[in-house]
Amino acid sequence: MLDLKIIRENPEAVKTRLKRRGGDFKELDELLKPEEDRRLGLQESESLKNKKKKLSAEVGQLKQKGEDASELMEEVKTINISIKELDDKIQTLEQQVQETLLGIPNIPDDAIPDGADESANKMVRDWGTKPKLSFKPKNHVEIGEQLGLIDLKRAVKISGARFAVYKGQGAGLLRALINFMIDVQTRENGYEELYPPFLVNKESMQGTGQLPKFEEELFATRDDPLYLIPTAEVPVTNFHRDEILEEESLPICYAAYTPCFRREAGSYGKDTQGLIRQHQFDKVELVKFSRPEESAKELEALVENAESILKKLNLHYRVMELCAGDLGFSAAKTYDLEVWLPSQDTYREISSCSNFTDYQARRARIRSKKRTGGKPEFVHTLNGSGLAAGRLFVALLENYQQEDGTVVVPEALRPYMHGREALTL
RNA sequence: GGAGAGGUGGCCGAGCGGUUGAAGGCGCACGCUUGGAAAGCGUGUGUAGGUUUACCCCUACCGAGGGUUCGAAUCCCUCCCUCUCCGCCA
Repeated sequence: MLDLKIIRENPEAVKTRLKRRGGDFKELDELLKPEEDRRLGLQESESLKNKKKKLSAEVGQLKQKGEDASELMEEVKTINISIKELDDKIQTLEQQVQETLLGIPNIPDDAIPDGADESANKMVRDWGTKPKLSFKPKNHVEIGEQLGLIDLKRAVKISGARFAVYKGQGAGLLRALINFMIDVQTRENGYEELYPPFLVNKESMQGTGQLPKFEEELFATRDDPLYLIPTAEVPVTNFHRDEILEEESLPICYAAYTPCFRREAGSYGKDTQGLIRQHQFDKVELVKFSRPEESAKELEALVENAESILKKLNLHYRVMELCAGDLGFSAAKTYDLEVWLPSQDTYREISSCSNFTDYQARRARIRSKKRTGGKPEFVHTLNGSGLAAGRLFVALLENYQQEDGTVVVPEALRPYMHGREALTL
């Protein structure tokens, strides 16, 4: 959520910066009039309440003295009618303003590239080299099914399209990846592990920006007001919702493994084969709460923490800085990590690391108080995948496949697989 | 799910329907005191909104939302949460 005061003071400047995302953002103009009316009404209502308070106190005094106060009581009754009317009006206006405000995305960082879509994203760096395969690479579905690591047909039977069953060594590999990632992030990169609920309430979804605008992306439960999380970002960021944090405790860094549930509405026909785009996938998420002045630096560190997994597994990847038009709703700046997939002869997103500045913090009311005093200020929130386990599984199968159909297990992972060196029949 | 108890400021804990944003204590901050520290003494210490150059001032908030009343932390209703006991269950 953007700061209403800033919009009020300079709507055109805000609009200009938002327009880099694409779109006209004329809802900013629609905001101004009701907000103005709301404030005028509020002033009137407050002065009436002040009068009412004083009169009521007088009534009390008169009654104590045993005098007649009926005239004053009548007056207050009349005032109450006006107050009620005004407050009803104010409430309607406020709802209108809030609703509009919740539908406006974050302002892109001024320094990120212009552009309408991913074609304008900028490569920041790359790491490693493409594996030299002396044979035609198979894709992860072929490899996985031949080795009996995954069963997609039976997943369709028990759940439907975009679901997978991992089995045998495949299931073991997936679990190994999750444990490996959590260990690296908690032991080497300074994150504290959190294991949160996978079902959350509406307030949490609103806090991180999934609601109200993206309800169709979420799985909801039928009999309870709960949603399945699309990412651990939701429960972990909301961990500190409605809190005032100690400034010295910042940055707070959490790593959390959770499955993620996404309806993928509107992505029909996209990545329909294999494990790339699933309704359910596993991910280790990194979340940070930072001082505003340090969030830019923290984002760089977060990206490096995510990269460290790929480096340890010796997987070739590149780091992309997203352009304004490709940015997610709540983000001000985002780096994507894209891993090399031999079968597709291309790079695929395996992590997305963003600085949300104060946008989520304002929605979720996460503040920090300076030791030196003064008003609490909104912290900056950041998060990134560290990494998506399903896509990492894909990358491993494809990059480590051998001509004989087996898959070599990278050394860093072997301790997590009882020393196994290869996935075989 | 059933029965009972309870939800007040960073924490503990008072609070006959009338000046209580809320006693008291702890904690914290600053000052005095001290060779230094502790103790002691003094002062201060919630959040949001409005207004303002600023100080001030005003409004709201005692789990949430409604209601009664001239006036509600205090009374009534609904919901949420916590605790205890019973039931059920991994």
